[in-house]
Amino acid sequence: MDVLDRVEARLLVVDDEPNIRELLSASLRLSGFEVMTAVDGREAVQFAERIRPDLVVLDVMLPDMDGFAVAGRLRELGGQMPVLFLTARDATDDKVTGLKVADDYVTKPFSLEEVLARIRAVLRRTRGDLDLPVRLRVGDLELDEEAHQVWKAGEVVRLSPTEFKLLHYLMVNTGRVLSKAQILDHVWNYDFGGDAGVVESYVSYLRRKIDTVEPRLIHTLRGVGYVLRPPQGD
Amino acid sequence: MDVLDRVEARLLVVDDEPNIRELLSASLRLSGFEVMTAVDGREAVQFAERIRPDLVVLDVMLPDMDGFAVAGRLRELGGQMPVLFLTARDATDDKVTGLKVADDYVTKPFSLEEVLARIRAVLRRTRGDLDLPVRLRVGDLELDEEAHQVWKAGEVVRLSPTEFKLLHYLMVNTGRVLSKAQILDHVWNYDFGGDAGVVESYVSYLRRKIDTVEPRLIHTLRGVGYVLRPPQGD
DNA sequence: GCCCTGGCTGAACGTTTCCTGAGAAGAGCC
DNA sequence: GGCTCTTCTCAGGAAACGTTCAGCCAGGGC
Repeated sequence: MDVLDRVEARLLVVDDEPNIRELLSASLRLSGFEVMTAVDGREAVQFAERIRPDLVVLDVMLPDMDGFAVAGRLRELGGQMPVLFLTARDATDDKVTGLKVADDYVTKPFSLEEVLARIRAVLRRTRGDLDLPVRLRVGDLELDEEAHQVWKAGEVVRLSPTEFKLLHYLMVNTGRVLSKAQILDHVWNYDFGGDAGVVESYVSYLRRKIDTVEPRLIHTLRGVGYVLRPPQGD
Repeated sequence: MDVLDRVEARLLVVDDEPNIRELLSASLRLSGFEVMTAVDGREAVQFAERIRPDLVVLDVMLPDMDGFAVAGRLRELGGQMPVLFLTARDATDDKVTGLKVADDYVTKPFSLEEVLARIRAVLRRTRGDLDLPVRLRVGDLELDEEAHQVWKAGEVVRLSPTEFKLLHYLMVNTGRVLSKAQILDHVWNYDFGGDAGVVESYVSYLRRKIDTVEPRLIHTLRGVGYVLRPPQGD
């Protein structure tokens, strides 16, 4: 509910691949956004004109027109309508390089955590609450998104990228049980084929680094999943 | 956040190439500016009259009229409205002399760092806050933008142009992780086709020149990017 | 108490990522 | 035109990282 009432915003997701489109719209909806989808540039511009989304998630490679063109059209509609681009990781097209400079882009295959973080960042920026540093706190645990840094009881803790993403996901969902499948879906890239065993490994790594003393923050719910719980709430 | 709240200003970007227009407007917006765009001289003058931007970024080669004509018209509108010209690197001499009318100019292909630095400089000048020297400081590291000079522990350090731009970008974003892609996109020209390996090389050069002793300022976050962090923050 | 299932963790592996030195190509300067 | 400085590429080696797996442990049902 933390997330749910914080971000009420209308999004437009544009991608011609049905898988990605559904994956994104479903999980964005779950995160509390109002989501519409479009399959190509023409439709995107049409919908955008009608529904005036707060942000557009836009695949760079569309069947009818490229991301640049769509972004340009959207801009012509007036009203700030920021764009978050989706692009292939190894894109070398100069068209794409141009887009990438916009900074708000995510490369495929992405993890949902990445996309969500970006969307929130862009919305935060356009809404003007610029300066609040994005610092999550649970008990004596602190996480700074921009600095990509974590403190436990005031001490800096070094985390690998995956450890960091996992902890971030847990912290954003403090007090909510997350199944291993959910964690896998959010923290790992959507094309990850492996099994949920990795999650166990990474929870183990995390505990070793940030949860060695009482009161424990990361709790296992047998057969259900994991929760991060603030101290006294136990 | 440093940059973001320092420069709130309204810009008008005029270029007929959609790529450049989008590239510029997107990244200027990300840097905290309010941006409008125009595709030719006529539109530029129209918009400028209406919205009264604080600065106009103006391509010299426009389909309908040349940049200087546009600049003249803008001047006629009255009210100081400085112009930053964009011009091809191999512009002939008479054109370059023409640029003297301009408040400043940047040659294509540019890097975003260049454009941003110029815009800030021009705005600073026209606003009259001349005396604040633009000096960035992180630990015992100092960088003077105008003098284009760097000191480490009080000693002047000689940096190549690219090294300087890289360090500048890192310092402006102190405490924020920057991915290699981001660095590439900001410090290198937008048409640079090479890979992110250069960034590694230049970080290596920089470290050798300004970061050989503890406490280190430039940190590698494996799989994420680089950060410049002030000493005690570790 | 015993068994079964699910979870924990250490070890091992292959892979990725990064750092650095060396060198070729180019730009700018006398 | 030759010199230096700069930029970029490449490749080797080292370290960190992600993933899998197997053995062990703990909880819960019977």
